[in-house]
Amino acid sequence: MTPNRKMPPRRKRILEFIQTFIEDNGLPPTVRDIQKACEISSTSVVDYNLRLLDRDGYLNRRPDVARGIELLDDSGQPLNSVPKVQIVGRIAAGAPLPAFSTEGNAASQEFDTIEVAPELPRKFGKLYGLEVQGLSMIDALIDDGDVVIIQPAQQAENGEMVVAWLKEEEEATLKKFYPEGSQVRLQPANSQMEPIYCSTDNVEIRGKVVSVIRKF
Amino acid sequence: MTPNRKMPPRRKRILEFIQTFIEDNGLPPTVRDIQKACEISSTSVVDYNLRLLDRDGYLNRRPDVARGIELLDDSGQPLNSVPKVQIVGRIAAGAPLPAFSTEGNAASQEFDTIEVAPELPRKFGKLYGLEVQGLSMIDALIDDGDVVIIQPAQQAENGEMVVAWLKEEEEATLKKFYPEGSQVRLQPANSQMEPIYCSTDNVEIRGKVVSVIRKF
DNA sequence: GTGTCATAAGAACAAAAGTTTTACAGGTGA
DNA sequence: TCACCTGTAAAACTTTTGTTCTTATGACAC
Repeated sequence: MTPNRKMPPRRKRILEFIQTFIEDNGLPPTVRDIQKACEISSTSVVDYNLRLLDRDGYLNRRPDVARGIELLDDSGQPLNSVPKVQIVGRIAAGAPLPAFSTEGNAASQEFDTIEVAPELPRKFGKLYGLEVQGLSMIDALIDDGDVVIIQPAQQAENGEMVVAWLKEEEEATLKKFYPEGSQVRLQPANSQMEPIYCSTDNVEIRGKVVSVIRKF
Repeated sequence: MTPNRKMPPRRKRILEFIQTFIEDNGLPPTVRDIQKACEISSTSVVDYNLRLLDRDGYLNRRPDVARGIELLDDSGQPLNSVPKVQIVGRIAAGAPLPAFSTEGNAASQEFDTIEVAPELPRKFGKLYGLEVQGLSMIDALIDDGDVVIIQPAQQAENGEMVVAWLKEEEEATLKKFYPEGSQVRLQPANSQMEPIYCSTDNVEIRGKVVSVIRKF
């Protein structure tokens, strides 16, 4: 979705209009809606630009379907359908992390899903969810049953909340990540709790936490 | 959205199909899509039923617009646009609750908004958000900056998480609500913390918490 | 200059999709 | 029985909307 370097201004404007239109109206615009909004003299010009945006992977056009434009995210996934994130497993201190790779193929495996704000897949691309089991994450202010939304990652910036795997302890945990030389400080979200220090070698980042959702 | 008692089965089927179609395809169906899916012999019958559903407040039809069906929730609000919830203010222990009523009219007041899962407005209707300020809610496992999504309510069931206003203390708090005779027990979400007991007279329920969202 | 390519324009065409018109069957109450 | 209402039906009509055809312009290479 993020417009490439040097996308022609007209095409950029079209793309932005489509997104705004969908948000405002709950359905995609017609070619003529775009024509008027972007001050284009002919529908054929809109069609031409849409075809290029389609070719370059910014959107999908269903042929012969009125308002058949579908915006795609960075990884080519549809964007305007209801955003559901797969809950690929549970996380608990001491428990092994569920396999993120698709070892059993998706067809054979039934996943629970959770609906998230459309904003999240739009901003972060492909995501997955983990249900927190027990009170093992309570120092990160995360309760039993909360779902953490994770963006897969192998590295993290200073201060980001990450899914960290402690190799020696064989323990998964959610903490804020602070590299400090050859050591890593893992800081709970709860300021009343003490941080964990361990060697860089012993920590593996599995993903970044982009949101925590608690339902009642 | 919840179909009334005694909604004709055909109309119920149409309504359910529209919702499924939007979720699956990201845009509303045409009259003929509905016709085929619900095995109706004529488009005019679909049109007839859609007009009744419109009249009864289940949906909105934009005249002369292809796929111009818009589903409405229980309170008559649009449902298929990106669900944004207004953050009407901040909540902190000891601070007065923001005015929920529209005293200053909406036009004059700029609200922040937060995107939520489409599921929430669908299930709970009109919602608002409160941003938690400071660590006053930490015993409910809620951090500074978290947003709680609230369904307005004056009463609550046993065990529900509520926004409670303690009159004497002039204090707002998020707790689980347990009426116990003439007393009320307000239990933090964090099992390591102690509950608060106070008299029924001193507690005012302002709303129920339906979700907590934490972003990074 | 000449050819090519990306972009834009105007007009017309064809398919999709909303709307209307007329008709009919079953039930209800005067 | 008759008017009346709800629900269904078939076909035709009109508007909306996707698509195509032809032409034009400026940039660039040869």
